[in-house]
Amino acid sequence: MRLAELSERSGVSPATIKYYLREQLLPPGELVTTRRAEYGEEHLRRLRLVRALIQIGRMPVATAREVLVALQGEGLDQNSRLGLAMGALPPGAEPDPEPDDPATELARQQVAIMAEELGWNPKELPVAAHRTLVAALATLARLGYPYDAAHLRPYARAAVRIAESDLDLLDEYDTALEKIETAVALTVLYEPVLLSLRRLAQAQESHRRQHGRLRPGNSGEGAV
Amino acid sequence: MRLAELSERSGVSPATIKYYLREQLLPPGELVTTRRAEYGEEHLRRLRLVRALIQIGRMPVATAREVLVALQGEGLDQNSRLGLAMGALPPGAEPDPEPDDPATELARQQVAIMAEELGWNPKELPVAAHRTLVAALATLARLGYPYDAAHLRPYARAAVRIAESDLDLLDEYDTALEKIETAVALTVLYEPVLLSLRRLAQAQESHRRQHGRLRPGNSGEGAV
DNA sequence: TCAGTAAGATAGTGACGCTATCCAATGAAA
DNA sequence: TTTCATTGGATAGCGTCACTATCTTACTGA
Repeated sequence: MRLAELSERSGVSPATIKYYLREQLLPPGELVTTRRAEYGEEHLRRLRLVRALIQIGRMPVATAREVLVALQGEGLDQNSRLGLAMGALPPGAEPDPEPDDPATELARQQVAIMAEELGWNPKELPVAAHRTLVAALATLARLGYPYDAAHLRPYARAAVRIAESDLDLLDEYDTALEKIETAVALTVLYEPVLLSLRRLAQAQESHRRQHGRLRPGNSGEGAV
Repeated sequence: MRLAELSERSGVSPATIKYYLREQLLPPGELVTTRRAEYGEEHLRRLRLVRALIQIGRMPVATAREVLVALQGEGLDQNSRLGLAMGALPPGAEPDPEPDDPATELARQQVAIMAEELGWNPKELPVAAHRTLVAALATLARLGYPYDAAHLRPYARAAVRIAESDLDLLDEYDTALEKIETAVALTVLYEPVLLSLRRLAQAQESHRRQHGRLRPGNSGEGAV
């Protein structure tokens, strides 16, 4: 496959593909001659992943490169590479990292309490996500929205459900080599899905509460 | 309060505050003389909201302005304004709107099926979130990750739980006038919290499945 | 009175994702 | 064999956007 065909099949302009090649988001095509390169299906797959990371995941190009490097994983086993790649994914927006203030310290404590309650092993928690969570909670507190571990609990429970679905979903794609790419892609691609669903559900719930309607097809309040 | 004090108390640089005033993200201070303006607590609150929208929510300035305008709500009742403001919030990243292709049509159908299952009233669904959801699912399909309403179900259920928590949380802040601002702020500020929690839960669940460990305090597999 | 400071206007900066242009090598058609 | 559009690759430029630096003018307070 030539660059032009890669462009057509992916819907990405040739100029942009060249840019990605330059930025090493795509491995170079196999050079047939000095001025002719051949691209394969794996380039197409990779290109789609790159677009997902950048367009859907709003990830800076440099970060996307880190994720992709982790994906290659230089002589690591599959699980390590998966962990590495997932760890490189930036979870949501991070405000400029504040120095350790009281708000941050409090956030760390509440997260620890929550993790304890859920039986989460602190050693198995990805540091990037943990850091983001603490930062987000600290921001919350600084803006005057107090919270504690109890507030977090329902969200954490929902997150557990979601993670179970994520891994169930992943089990459907067990082509080994592609599995890690798929994990990364699905994690990123389902984010807007999740957030949209939350908005829709908020609207429904808001209507429901205003009009005192019973929730249909649901077997009770917080029987988590 | 002078601009300088507003800057100190918010941690936002005077230049940036001036920029926000120019962009009408902040209402102008009360002009004491031609060259002296006075700012109040509501400016501080508003400024913090703006920072949350822009920094945490990664919202473009223009979009933030729309949200804020909806917030003011020109002679509408509280619920209408809340709906308007929430509707103006962009839920996640939207890829450039594709023309109606098969993928989009399929997505619309599956969302309709899901909404039906959940007993959601289509008329009460915010259009922006719905559009984003459909677009995200269409992208998913285009990238080669098939899905159907059944795949969506657990995510939608989780979203319902989350929305319930959101509204419970909101009930704690019933200062009427501030309520809408709070709703907007919490919706945006909890997004990184949610996404981080998902990552943490994914890591835990992944470990759990690899090591055949039992999930603590949970009553079974995918009893969806 | 007069230095210092404040508000407002305007132009500039830096980062970033992408694009337009140029060049030399290539390879299919004539 | 000759021709010429096409390709890959290098370089420089563009457009957007959030923010910032500077300048002007008016006011304050010692």
